[in-house]
Amino acid sequence: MQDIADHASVNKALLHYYFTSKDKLFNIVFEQEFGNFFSSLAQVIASDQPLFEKIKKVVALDIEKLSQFPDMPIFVLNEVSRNPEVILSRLQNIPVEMVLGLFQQQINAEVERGNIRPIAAGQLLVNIQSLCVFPFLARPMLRGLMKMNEEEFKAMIQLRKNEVAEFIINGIKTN
Amino acid sequence: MQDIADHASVNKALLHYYFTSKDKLFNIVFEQEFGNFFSSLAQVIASDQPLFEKIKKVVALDIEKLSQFPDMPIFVLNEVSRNPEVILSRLQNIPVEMVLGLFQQQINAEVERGNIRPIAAGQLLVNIQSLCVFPFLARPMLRGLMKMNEEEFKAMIQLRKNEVAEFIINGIKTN
DNA sequence: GTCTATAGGGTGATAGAC
DNA sequence: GTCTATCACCCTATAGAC
Repeated sequence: MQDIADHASVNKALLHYYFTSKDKLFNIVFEQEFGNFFSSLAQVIASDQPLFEKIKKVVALDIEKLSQFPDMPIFVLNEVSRNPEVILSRLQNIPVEMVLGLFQQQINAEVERGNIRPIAAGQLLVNIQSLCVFPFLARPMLRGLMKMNEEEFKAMIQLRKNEVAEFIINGIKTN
Repeated sequence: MQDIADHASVNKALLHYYFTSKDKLFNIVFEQEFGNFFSSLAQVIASDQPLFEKIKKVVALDIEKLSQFPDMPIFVLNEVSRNPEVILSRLQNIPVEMVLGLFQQQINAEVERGNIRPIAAGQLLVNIQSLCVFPFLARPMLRGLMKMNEEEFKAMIQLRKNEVAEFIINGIKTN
């Protein structure tokens, strides 16, 4: 609260005047940060597009949003791991099973056409999110290991934007 | 310190008797958790094996170690993001440039033979680590979203152990 | 609305009895 | 070695002046 007050150039007491408690302030920030991230993702995945187009769109959407808020993933995952129950209640609205079911149908159709190898929808989505989100989670470590400044990190991410979708599509394509 | 003392069924004072300060205790735990993880990884990557074999070995090593300490990634990344300088000093020993350089040579050789598409060594390593580490980082969220218990999560990881290496190799192979 | 002052509770660390 | 008691500090939250 002190840090936030300092950054806002106001007094700690004023934060409590506006937000009542640290907990309520946190929830407001969390909702904003986390926000409709999942919804917009689910929307693309459930949409009516060819599989490869869909993968490209999800990757582009992911990297675009994450580039705007590079610290969001570690903030969110951290909070979820510290307090799983609270978060889960927020996710009840998202029809995960339905979205996964639809996506699996689309995958199965492509498999039958001989275009891709069989894969579970959940595994493919985890793969996509892994490749998009992990670099942001590991940003401080990557920057340290590869001696990158913020500019170079952003450049690497932009390179990935182009490469990751191709990597995923190749990963599931039949040879 | 209170939580640790409780778990250890001893008094807080005793922790200070043995570890002097919270900071020193933390460092000991961190070194143990983090430990030779990077070293053993670098060893495999710098080793003298065919590229595809190497990828399979790294994935197997990763998932094996992470399965033993599923909370390690979020703990480590969290600490690195809170305090990058401290961690970086620990990683000075690892000859990142050399390992990356060797790996890039091996990749380039396979590209010239027409076996794989061109890719930067760093990007490939990030891809591998993404696919291996992210599911553990997102474990609480995945468990919530996909309504998995710990057993089902472990089963999913075991499935990935077999699939991720193939996914990566297909991702870089020429068609 | 915005501030200062302070209550109330928790935390890291130490002193000192046993 | 292991404990209790306690100090000094910091943090959330509130009371009350302006």
